Amino acid sequence: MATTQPAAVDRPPTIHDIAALCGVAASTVSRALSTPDRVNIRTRQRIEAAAAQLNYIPNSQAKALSSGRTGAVGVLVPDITNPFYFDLIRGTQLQLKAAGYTQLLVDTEESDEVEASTMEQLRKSADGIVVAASRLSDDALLAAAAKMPMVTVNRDVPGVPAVLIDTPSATSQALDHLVSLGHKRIAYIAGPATSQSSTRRWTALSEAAKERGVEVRRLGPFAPKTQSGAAAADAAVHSGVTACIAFNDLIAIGMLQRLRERGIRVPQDMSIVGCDDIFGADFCNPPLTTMASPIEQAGRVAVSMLLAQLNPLAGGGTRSRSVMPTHLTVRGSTGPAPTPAAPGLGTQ
Amino acid sequence: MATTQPAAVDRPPTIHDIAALCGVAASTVSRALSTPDRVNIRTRQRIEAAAAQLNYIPNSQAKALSSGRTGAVGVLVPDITNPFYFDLIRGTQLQLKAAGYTQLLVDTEESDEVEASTMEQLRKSADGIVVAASRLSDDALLAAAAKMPMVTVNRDVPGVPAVLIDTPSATSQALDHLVSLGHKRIAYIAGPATSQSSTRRWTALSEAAKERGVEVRRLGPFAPKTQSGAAAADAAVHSGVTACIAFNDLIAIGMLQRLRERGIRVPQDMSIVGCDDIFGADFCNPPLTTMASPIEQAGRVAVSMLLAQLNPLAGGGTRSRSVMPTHLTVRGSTGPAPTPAAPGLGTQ
DNA sequence: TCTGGTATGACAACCGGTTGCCAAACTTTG
DNA sequence: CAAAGTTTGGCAACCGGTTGTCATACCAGA
Repeated sequence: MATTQPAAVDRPPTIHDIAALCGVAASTVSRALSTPDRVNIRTRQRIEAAAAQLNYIPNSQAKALSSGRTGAVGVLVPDITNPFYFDLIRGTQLQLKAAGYTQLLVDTEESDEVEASTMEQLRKSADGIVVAASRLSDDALLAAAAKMPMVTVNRDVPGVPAVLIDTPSATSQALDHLVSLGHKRIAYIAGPATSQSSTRRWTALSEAAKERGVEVRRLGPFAPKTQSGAAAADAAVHSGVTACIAFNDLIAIGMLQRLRERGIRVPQDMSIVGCDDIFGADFCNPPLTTMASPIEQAGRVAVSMLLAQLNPLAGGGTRSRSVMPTHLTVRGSTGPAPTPAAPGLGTQ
Repeated sequence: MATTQPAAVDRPPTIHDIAALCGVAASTVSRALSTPDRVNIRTRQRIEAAAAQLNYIPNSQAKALSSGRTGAVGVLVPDITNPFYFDLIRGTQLQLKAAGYTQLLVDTEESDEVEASTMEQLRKSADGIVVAASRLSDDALLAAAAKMPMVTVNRDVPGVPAVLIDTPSATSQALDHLVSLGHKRIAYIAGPATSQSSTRRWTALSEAAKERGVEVRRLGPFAPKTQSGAAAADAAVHSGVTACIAFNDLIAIGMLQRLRERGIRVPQDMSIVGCDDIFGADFCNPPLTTMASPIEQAGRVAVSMLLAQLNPLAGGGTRSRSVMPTHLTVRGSTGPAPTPAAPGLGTQ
């Protein structure tokens, strides 16, 4: 009769069961488990043994309620089915799990309203949030960040910690690549009007174009989906450019499909550059030249920054801004500019 | 001085704030909000007005603690980055949100241990779980289902409610398609050994093959990733078959890439059929013939079944099994069998 | 041996709701 | 008009932990 087996009731064990088993107070059990130094090592070991024996699992709800911390982090993405976010999500998930946090993933459906209401909701049930490609205004985002710890991804608002993917500089690399292939008339296929990264990229691109003395025009905006690629392709053909830099790979892949349908050869008649190097960019037809960056790592960094904000323990200042490098991955969708006499472009 | 503004403290409002504002007890507020019939309509309206004025949001942690229900549902997938799950996740997310539930998405990393520990963890923080393509044994799954409401996807265990995707019948359609194209020697590229759907599909396929008098051999197992496609392609070529039915599109796409590298033409030298019709299947090179099914709908159905289980209110018996239809989508990766004299296959 | 300091563990309040029970108030009925 | 029934709302316990406060016990130093 060494152990006073509490009849193994169906209900999962609580600290009170452990306390009863060890003959100590529940608070002592709580301390033994969360503030080990605060308790005699022998008592602690007894408690730990009892906890193991009962297969004790702390109730996160109760812990959250009393301590104020939920152990959960919200991750908001505009569209779960966009492959770009897969790697990001995987990165956040890995890093969160490693730190013992739970990930609350929400698809905000590209809607600022859903995004705002989700944040309000999460304010109680999460310790912080990672917001990818927010559709909110700067002010709204700043206000939300004041209410709960937040890290944005691909959204630069002063005062809000952010992980930025350096697509503007990659865009310049893409331009150089196209220029070196002889392209003179180039289009930027813009993303959603509310996308800040599209705007930033266009700014960088038009400046770089000016320096290099080539003409870059902006087409769009287009929704970041493959379906939008058809309209983008038609617009590009109509505008008489010989190369396009697309907002993202989804649009670029959609363009490839449309151009193929129309009998316009890529890259002979038209070169296409995508962005993000998503799943599929390497096996579409032709394989897509695109701007790649370590997205999974971006997710991990975002979480690290958030957790540093949540647990401002030792260590120096919290980074409030992190820029992920980007590079151009050249594949089959870009090639030499067609010679002026070349047939095929529907322009006059 | 109509309202006694409680100085708008920083802390978010609780039912006690509302109670004070209305001059009633906290319990009355609780009832007014959750059991409206239990409270006088005038009182209720006053409370509702006060709640709106204070912008009250109930604390889900506290609610969960006292009521025992968390309002959250766990969704377990083996690999978030597998595009197959995107649509599933989106389906569950939509249906859950519509019902006012929160989705807890977890990537179990194709590991039965992670899966089991996640379930244990979720037992406290979720009301139920949806488990896609479980890697657990039947017994373990059954035991877990006894402890918390569960619906599986693509996993058939007696006693556990499930949404099944009818790939076995689609596999027969695929076989018919290949047979009608003249293929006689066909390979099934198997998925992970622990995948029940791979096993079920193989069973259906070998039976159908017997009926039709064609030879189908099994190759594998292979991990469900594009990288595995190379080995699968090599094995298929070596085995001398003229057509392959792959466990899923990831493997199939990987095979397409490898065959291209090796100069083996698809579909002239080898036909390939995938499964799932994932993102990318339509734009790979050549576009993939594949078995398609309404995955998003599968996610919705799974959630509906789970919620019916959680709230066994009115309405007839809870469905415990739902089969999603599947059909073959023919694209460019399948074609007539090569004539016996045709060159190209590295077999003797 | 007495005093001050530290280690240890118990008590109880608290987090923000839910819910069983009961009493007051109101309504209906004989 | 009184008795019985029905609303309505308050009290308090409870969910499962956390944490501030305090008493006891143990230790070393004087």
